[in-house]
Amino acid sequence: MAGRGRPRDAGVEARVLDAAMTEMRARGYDEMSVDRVAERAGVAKTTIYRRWPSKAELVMAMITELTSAVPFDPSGDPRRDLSEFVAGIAAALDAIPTTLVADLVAAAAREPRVGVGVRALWADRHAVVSEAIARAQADGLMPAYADPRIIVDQLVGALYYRLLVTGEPIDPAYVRALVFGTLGPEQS
Amino acid sequence: MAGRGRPRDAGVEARVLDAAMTEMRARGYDEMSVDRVAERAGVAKTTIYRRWPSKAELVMAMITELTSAVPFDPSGDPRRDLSEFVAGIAAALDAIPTTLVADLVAAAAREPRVGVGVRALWADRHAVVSEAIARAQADGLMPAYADPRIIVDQLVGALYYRLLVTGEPIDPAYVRALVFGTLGPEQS
DNA sequence: TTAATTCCGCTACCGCCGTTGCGGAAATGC
DNA sequence: GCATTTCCGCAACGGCGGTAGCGGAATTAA
Repeated sequence: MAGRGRPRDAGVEARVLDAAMTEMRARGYDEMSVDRVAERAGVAKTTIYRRWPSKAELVMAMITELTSAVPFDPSGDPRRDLSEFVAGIAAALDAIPTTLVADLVAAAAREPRVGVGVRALWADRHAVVSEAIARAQADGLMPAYADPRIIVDQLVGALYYRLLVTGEPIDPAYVRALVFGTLGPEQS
Repeated sequence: MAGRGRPRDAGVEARVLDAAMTEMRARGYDEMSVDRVAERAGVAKTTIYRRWPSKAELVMAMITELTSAVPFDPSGDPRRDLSEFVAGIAAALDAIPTTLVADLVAAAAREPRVGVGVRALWADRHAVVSEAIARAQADGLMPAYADPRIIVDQLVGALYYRLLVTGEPIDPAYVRALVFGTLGPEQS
C-alpha cells in the first residue's frame, strides 16, 4: 500500500489541527497566523499548505472534526426530533467562536468546495427533520400549508441570523421558543 | 463653520466610494485592494485610512449607501407588508455580490461596530413587521403561539441561510412560499 | 505678512498569506 | 549499494492590509 517514495508523516495532520485549534481559541481567526500554527505543530509552513490550500480550508478541516461529533439519532417523535436538531445546531455553533462561524460562512459563500462540505455535513439531518415536519403536518400537529424544507431553512436560518447578524444569545429558552413557534403547544 | 486649518477635500469621499464600488464589482471583495481603490480615486491610501479605519468599514460605508435606497412604506395589510419586507431584503441581497454579503456578515460578527450599523439599517423595518405579524395573529390570520420577533428572525434568517449556506436561489417563488408558509392561505 | 492649524500625498515599514525553488531525508525497486 | 520517488524543512519572495512620519498645501487668526 505504501507508495514509492518517502511516506507521509502520519502525525503531522493531527498535530497541525491540534495546533490550529489552540491558536484559534487563544487568538481568534484573524490573529491566528499560519506561521505560528506551523511553529506550534513543529512543522514547516509549506507542509501545511501542501495539505490544505488555504488558511480557511485548514480551519474548515478543524471544524469538520468538531461538528461531526454532534450526535443525532431521530426517535420518530416530531417534537423531540425537532428540539434535538435545533439544539444540536445551537450546541455546534456554541462550541465554535462566533467569528469563526462567520468566516466559515464567508468561506462557504466564496469557495464552492467549502460550501459543499458544510452542506454535506448537515444534509442527512435536514432530510430527517423535513420528514418529521411532514409527519407532524399529516398528523395535524401543525399547519400544513408550509413547505417542510422551507421550515428547515427558517429554523436553521434563525439560528445563524441571530448568532451572526443580530448578535443576540442563543440560549435554551430561544431554542425552546423556536420549536414552540413551529409546532405550537403540546397536545396531549 | 469651517475649522481652523485646511478644509477637507469634499470630493474625496464620493470619489473613493465610487472607486470602491467599481473595484468591488470588477474583482470581488478579496481581490479588491485598497491600493487600487486609492489609485482609481486619485487619492493616497493613507487618506482612505484616515476616514475609514479598515477595508471592511470602507466597504460597509459603500453598502450603507446602497441598501438605504431600498424603499419600504408599510400599508397596514399584514400580507402585503410581509411580502414587501421579504422582497425588499431579497432585492437588497440580490443587488450585492454574494461574496460581499458573506464578508459583510463576517465583518459584522467580528467588528461589533459594523454589526451595529447593519442592524440599525433594518431595525425600524423589523419593528414594523413584528407589529404586522402581531396584528395578523390578533385577527386570527395565523397561529398565535409564535413570538412575532422570532418569526422575523426566521424570515430574514431563511433568506440569509439560503443565500450564504445552501446557495440555492432566492427567486420570487421562494419569497412567495416563505410568506405563504408564515401566513397561510389567503382568507377572503 | 506671519504664525498656527488641519489636511493631503509620499515613502518607508511591519506582519501576514500564499508561492517557489532547492537540498536533504526517508522510503521502494533493482 | 544505487537510482528513483516522494515528502519535508528552509529561505526567499510578492502582494496586501494597515501604520508612522515627514514635508508641503490650504485655510484661519493675528
